Amino acid sequence: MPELPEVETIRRGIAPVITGKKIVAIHILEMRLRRPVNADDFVKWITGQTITGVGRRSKYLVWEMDNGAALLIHLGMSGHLGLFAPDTPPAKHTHIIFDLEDSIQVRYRDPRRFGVMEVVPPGMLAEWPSLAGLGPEPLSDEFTGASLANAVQNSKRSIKVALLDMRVAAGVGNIYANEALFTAGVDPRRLCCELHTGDYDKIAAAIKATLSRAIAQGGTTLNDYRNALGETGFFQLQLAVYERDKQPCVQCGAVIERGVLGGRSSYFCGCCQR
DNA sequence: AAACGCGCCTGCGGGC
DNA sequence: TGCCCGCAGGCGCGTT
Repeated sequence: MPELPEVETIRRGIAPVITGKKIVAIHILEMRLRRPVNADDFVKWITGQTITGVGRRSKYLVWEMDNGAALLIHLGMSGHLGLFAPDTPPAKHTHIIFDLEDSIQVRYRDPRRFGVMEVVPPGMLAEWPSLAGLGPEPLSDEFTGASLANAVQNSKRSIKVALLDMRVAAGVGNIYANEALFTAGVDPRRLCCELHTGDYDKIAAAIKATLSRAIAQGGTTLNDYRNALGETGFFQLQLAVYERDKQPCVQCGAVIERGVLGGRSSYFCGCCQR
């Protein structure tokens, strides 16, 4: 479900509400996420702490605690994180509930359980394995056409597969890889090693522009994505290629094609993307 | 070592 | 109506 723009939208929704609030209790209803939830660590490091900030790294939300511990939340394919009144009944597949002071409740729901929820003890965030291997944030200044080229230009993978590698561009997922390559005018099947400097400049710029536009629209709601308040995003109305196979290209009218790269659906205009 | 593909889960929509 | 299949926003692991 959520790629960088959706996670960022959720972050912006919950941060002003939960920052400065104390975590009164945590209810773990289901421990079998992608990795088993460590309930002992929640009790030891998170319960009773005050949240001092909510950050994001790639598709991870990072809740910072006043004791220096952190909580990492990854929403996988179907994860939701939302604010609720405590007296409303939890939806099916609600796995973890945080009771904060002032009757604020944050609920984590994840039907497919591909998400991750893990506690980072104080002082260990910098070297934490889940984050250590991530590449540059695509919206940061260190992510450029030159840095992207440097990372992948010797690779024999297709550019689309490379963009989905979190070591290359942390937070780009299947929707935005497809959309950015359309904006850049680059065929997703092209191999990294056959692209030129100008292509990488266009791709990096297109990634930044696409992610920024999507954040401004509150993310993409294909089926069930909702922000922290339960509202949909609107970027699905601006998708040029994703899930638009057999439909006319918004730019040239040619038929959008679908293929499979790295086991993931890829959508492109064979006319606009070379 | 890079590159590929499979598996983890539940739910939904389409075809029969 | 209902069953079966393919597919879904992600990622880690094993194999080649």
